[in-house]
Amino acid sequence: MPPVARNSRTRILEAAEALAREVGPGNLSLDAVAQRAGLSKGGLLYNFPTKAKLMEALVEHHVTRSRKALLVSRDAHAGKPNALARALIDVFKIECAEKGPRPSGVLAAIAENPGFLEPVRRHQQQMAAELKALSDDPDLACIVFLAVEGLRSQRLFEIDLFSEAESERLMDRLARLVEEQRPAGPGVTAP
Amino acid sequence: MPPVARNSRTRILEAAEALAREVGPGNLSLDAVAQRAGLSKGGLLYNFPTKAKLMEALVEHHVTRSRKALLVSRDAHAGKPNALARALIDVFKIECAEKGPRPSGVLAAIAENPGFLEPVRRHQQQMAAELKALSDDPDLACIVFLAVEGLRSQRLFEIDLFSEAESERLMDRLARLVEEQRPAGPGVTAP
DNA sequence: CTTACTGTACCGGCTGGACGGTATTGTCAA
DNA sequence: TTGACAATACCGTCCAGCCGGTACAGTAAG
Repeated sequence: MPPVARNSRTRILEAAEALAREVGPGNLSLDAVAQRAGLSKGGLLYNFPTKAKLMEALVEHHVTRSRKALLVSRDAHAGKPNALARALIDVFKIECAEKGPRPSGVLAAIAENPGFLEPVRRHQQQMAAELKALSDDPDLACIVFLAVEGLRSQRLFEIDLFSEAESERLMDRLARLVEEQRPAGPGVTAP
Repeated sequence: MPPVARNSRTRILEAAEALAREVGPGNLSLDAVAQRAGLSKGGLLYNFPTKAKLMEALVEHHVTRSRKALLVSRDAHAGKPNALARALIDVFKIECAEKGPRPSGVLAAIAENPGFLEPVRRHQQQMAAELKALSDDPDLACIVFLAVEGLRSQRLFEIDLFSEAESERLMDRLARLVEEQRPAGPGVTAP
């Protein structure tokens, strides 16, 4: 059997991800990726004809992954108000619990050229639009989004400001904010 | 007069910052920085004996800058509850309005080695500690912090999800959340 | 002369990527 | 069934160019 372990592309993507973490996002070299993925540089360049394409794929991979998880979770909350905001919270909780490696592949892409963030931009734009459209209190929903994004960036940069327990507590608090859903009336405090 | 425009270090830092934005955070080369800063490579390496030192300085520069602004703003809010959280909001508003360039120097440092984020880590840890200590509702304060950090990361990655007006509105909403400051009474939680 | 700094020249090493080759699998007419 | 041809997936080598860093010579001020 030739050393084809069921999908070179995936193996390459994973190797790149792991390597970016090890050598630093800006020091990712094709040689190293090829070696790590268990194929030759020629083989790598067959799958991704240029480094830019690899980076692109790295970002796209990450976006589709997290988007899929998000949509599943949203559907689980279907019917409730602010389903998407709740899903945002849930998915982050799950990601945290998984202790899955931080997506430093994305950092590698940014290092090469911040323009590679375009898919992320699009995805977030879409989410923000839905968030605003389907919420009784769009601003609050956005704040939830931003807070989750804040925690996410902490994770991305490996700044562990909050313990896992704390993060979870904060997420719960966010969830409570969303559920209470006071219709943005100023001044009135106690329900 | 030799082309010493009053402080080579600063000129170098600014040149590096600007270049990182232009060529991508991971493609910052010493030659280019030197040229841009208007001196020779030898001169550059006299001021920063190694690229790592330059990156370090880039991060430190950024941290001290934003920290200074933050402390000033906090003192302006002195006395009020949650002074720091309010300061966080204000400073971000100001940064936004300034339209100052995004700190891609920091991205360059990360590209080289995420470990360079240590000063950022320390700074944020300190802020989080104060935030928790001096607030009647620490969790809410942390959420404010995270939301601001979320917007900040949007800016860092040049993902302009929210217009300036929207950002400001969201910040105001955050400020209102802080002011209302319901003392986190868990009494009414209805599970 | 010393201090503080700038400028030039250069080197070894690594990098992206082009290229030609090869083994395996697929397709299809005879 | 077979033989001809082509597509797929991959390998190994080579190279021009760039990068960080060193070495060293210069210069202006005190």
